[in-house]
Amino acid sequence: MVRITTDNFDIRQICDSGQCFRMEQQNADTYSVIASGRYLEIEQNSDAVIFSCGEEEFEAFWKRYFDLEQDYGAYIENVNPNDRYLVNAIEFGSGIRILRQDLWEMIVSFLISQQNNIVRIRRCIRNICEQYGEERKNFRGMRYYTFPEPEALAFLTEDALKACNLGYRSKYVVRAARSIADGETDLAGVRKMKYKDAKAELLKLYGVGEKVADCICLFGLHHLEAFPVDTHILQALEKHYKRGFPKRRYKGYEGVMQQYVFYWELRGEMEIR
DNA sequence: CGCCAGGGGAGCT
DNA sequence: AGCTCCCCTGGC
Repeated sequence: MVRITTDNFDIRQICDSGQCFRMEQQNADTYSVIASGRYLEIEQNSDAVIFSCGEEEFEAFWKRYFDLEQDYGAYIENVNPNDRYLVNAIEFGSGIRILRQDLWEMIVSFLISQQNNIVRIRRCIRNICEQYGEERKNFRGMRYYTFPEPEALAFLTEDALKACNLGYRSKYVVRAARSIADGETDLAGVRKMKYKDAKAELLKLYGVGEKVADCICLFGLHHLEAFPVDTHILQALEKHYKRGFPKRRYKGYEGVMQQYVFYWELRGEMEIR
């Protein structure tokens, strides 16, 4: 187990911010997550966080996964104090982090996300993992499933994925898997690209549009300048930023600000009321 | 049963 | 850039 104390880290907020579909609440203060074949439990009491892994695995993987090397306080301090909306949004979601998730998993996750709600997205991903992922046992002896590689999905029919509740998005996922398995799309190459090039490459995938490409860039490539605009963000922009979001001020980490706004729009107003 | 929205996208003009 | 139509479930 690894114990740390940290600012600007709230596992509940991270879980609820809708960037990761394989994190779930176990108990009042405990969450679990599956990433890159690993299983982890996280327990948090205010600024004290306990990770179920050993020191070695924490340093080698989870520390980076949760972006703990980055000081989010620096992002927050630079917020325009006159921007009351953003100040409020950040106050509400100050423990959010942009996770460093797997590129392929993000491609599939956000292909599925279109015209879909978070509960169902989670179920779709779970179905895919249980059907086509690898079964493993966690430290409690309970089984969990890894996210299948592109090769594992490339041979599937659309109907096979429809059985996983993907609906019409099945063909997007199958085509993406084939494109990658065939070598038509080179993920290793995409990982080396700058934001704009990576986004352009992702847009070539059938079913990937502006919003989905930006989500993949933000969560799967950690391009913090990606600023995904979905219906919630669009509404917020129309309401609070009629002259456009001040991307200049937050240049290079617009995506972090986007997450604060998104989380506020998704969870904030409801919770306050 | 019908209706419609849920973190869009493709294919037009 | 803007418009229309499209895809599939789940909730009402």
